Amino acid sequence: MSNKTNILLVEDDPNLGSLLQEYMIAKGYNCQLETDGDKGLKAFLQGSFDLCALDVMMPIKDGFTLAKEIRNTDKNIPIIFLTAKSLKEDKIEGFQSGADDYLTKPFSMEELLMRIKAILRRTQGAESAPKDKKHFELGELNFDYDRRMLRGNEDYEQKLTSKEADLLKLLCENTNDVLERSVALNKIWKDDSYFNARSMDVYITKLRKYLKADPKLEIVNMHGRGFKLLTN
Amino acid sequence: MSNKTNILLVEDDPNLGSLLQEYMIAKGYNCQLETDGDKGLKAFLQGSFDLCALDVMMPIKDGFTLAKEIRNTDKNIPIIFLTAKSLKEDKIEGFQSGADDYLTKPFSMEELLMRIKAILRRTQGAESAPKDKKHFELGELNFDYDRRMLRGNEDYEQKLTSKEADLLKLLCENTNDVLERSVALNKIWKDDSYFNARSMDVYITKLRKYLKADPKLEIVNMHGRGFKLLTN
DNA sequence: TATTGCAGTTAAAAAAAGTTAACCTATTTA
DNA sequence: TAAATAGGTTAACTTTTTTTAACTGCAATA
Repeated sequence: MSNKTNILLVEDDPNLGSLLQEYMIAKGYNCQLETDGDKGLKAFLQGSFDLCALDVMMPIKDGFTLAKEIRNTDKNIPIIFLTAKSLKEDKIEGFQSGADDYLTKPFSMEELLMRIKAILRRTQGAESAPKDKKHFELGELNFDYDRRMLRGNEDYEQKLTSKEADLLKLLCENTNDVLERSVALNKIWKDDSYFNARSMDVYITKLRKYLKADPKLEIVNMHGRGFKLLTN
Repeated sequence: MSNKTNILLVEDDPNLGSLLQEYMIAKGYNCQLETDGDKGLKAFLQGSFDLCALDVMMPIKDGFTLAKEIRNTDKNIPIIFLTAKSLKEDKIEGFQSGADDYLTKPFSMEELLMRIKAILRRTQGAESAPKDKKHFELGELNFDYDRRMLRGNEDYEQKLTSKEADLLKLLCENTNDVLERSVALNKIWKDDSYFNARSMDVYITKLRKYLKADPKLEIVNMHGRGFKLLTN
C-alpha cells in the first residue's frame, strides 16, 4: 500500500462525488468514492482510512447515522460533513455526532482541501515536526549543528557562532549542489538586500577558513547564483 | 489558576467581543478579550492559552499577521479566524497562516462553540505539551519547579530563587529548541525592555553555573534571538 | 579589452551578550 | 530596632558576534 493519506468520500450525487474524488486524487490523496451510506460503512470497515468526508442527505442512510456507526468502530477518525443544509440545528447535530468540520454547499474544492489539511495537521500531526537533521559528516570533519561545533579526527575543534552554524547547515543540506544566495539570505537574514549579501560573503570567508582543516572540502562560488559546498 | 480551558479572543468590535466572551464564560471557559492585535499579542505572550479566536479585519494589526506572530512563539496553539470576509482567497490565506478553522460572520455562537470543542477534542485529547509539567529530567539532573530545587544523583543540591526557577522552567519547556528572548521577558518580567533583558542575562549566568553539575548540559545563545538548552 | 557588477578579504564599528559587583528593598533574626 | 540575609535590579566593564566599509581582484558581456 502507498503511504498516501486515504480518504473515504461518501456522496450520493455522482457528479459532485467524482469531481471531488478527482480533485483529491490530483492533490495527491487516495480517495475512495461510495454513493450511499451502506456502501460507505462497508467500505470503511474493510478499508483503512485516515479521514471521512460524508454527505449528510443521502437516500437509505443519512450521513449523521453513518457517522455514528463509523464512530462506533473508530473513536478517533476525523469526519467532515458536506451538506446543503445550513440550518443551525443541523450543524449542531453534525458536531454532536462527532464531526471535526462541517462544510455547507456550495463550497470550493480548495476550501475543502484546506480544511482537510487543517484537520490532518492535528491528527497525523504528532509528527509534523519537520525534524531536520542536525548532524553532518563533512569529509574528515563532523559538524554538530546544535552544539555549533566542528570537529576533526585529530584534535581539531572549532566552535561556531550561530550565524556561522546556520550558514554551514544550509550549505550541508545542499552539499554538491547550489545554495542560492537569495535562499540563504531569506532563511538566515530574513531579508535579501545588498548589505546582508556582503555580510554573507564575510561568513563564507570565515567558513572557508574553518574548512581548511580538511583540504578536500571547498566552498565554490557560482557567479550570480550562490555557493556550492564540494566534498571531494 | 483554574483548570478551565483558556481562550484568547481578539475582536475589535466591542459589542460582538463581549457578547462572545460572556457566552464562552457561561459555557465554562476562561475567555480573555483583547480589542486589537498588539494587545492580543502581548496578552498571548504573557498568558497561557489553549486556543485563540481572532478577528481578521482589525485596525493596527490584522488577524492574519497576529496569527503568524503567535505561531512564531507557539507552533501548536489552535487558531480560529472570525471574519466577515467570505472570499475564497481569504479563506485560503487564513488556512495557510496556520488556521484550524475559519468562521464567516454571521455565525451562531453555538456553532463557534461546537467548532472550538471539535478542535480541542483533537488537541487536548491526543498529544503534546502537558503545558503544566512541574518536574523535569535534565540529563543527570532533576529539576522540581514547585520546590525550586535542582538535584544531582550524587549529593549535589541547589536551591533556586523563583526567578531562576521560572527561567529554567521556560528553558526546559523548550529543550533543544530556541526560547525567544522576548517570550521569556514577557512571561517572567511582564515587559520586554532593555534593563529586563540585562537582568535576564544575569540569570542565564547563574543557571549556567548551576548546570555545570552535568557537563553535558549547555545553555547556548542564539544571537539576537534568545537561548537554547541542550541536553546531550 | 574595457566596463561593470559580483565576489574575496580585512579591518573597524556597532550591537549583543557575559560577568562581576554595587546597590536597593523587603524580610528575618539577633 | 539594628543587623543580617535573601532576592532582585542596575551599572560598569569585558568579550563575542555581527554588520559595515573600504579596497582588491575576477568574470561576464558589450
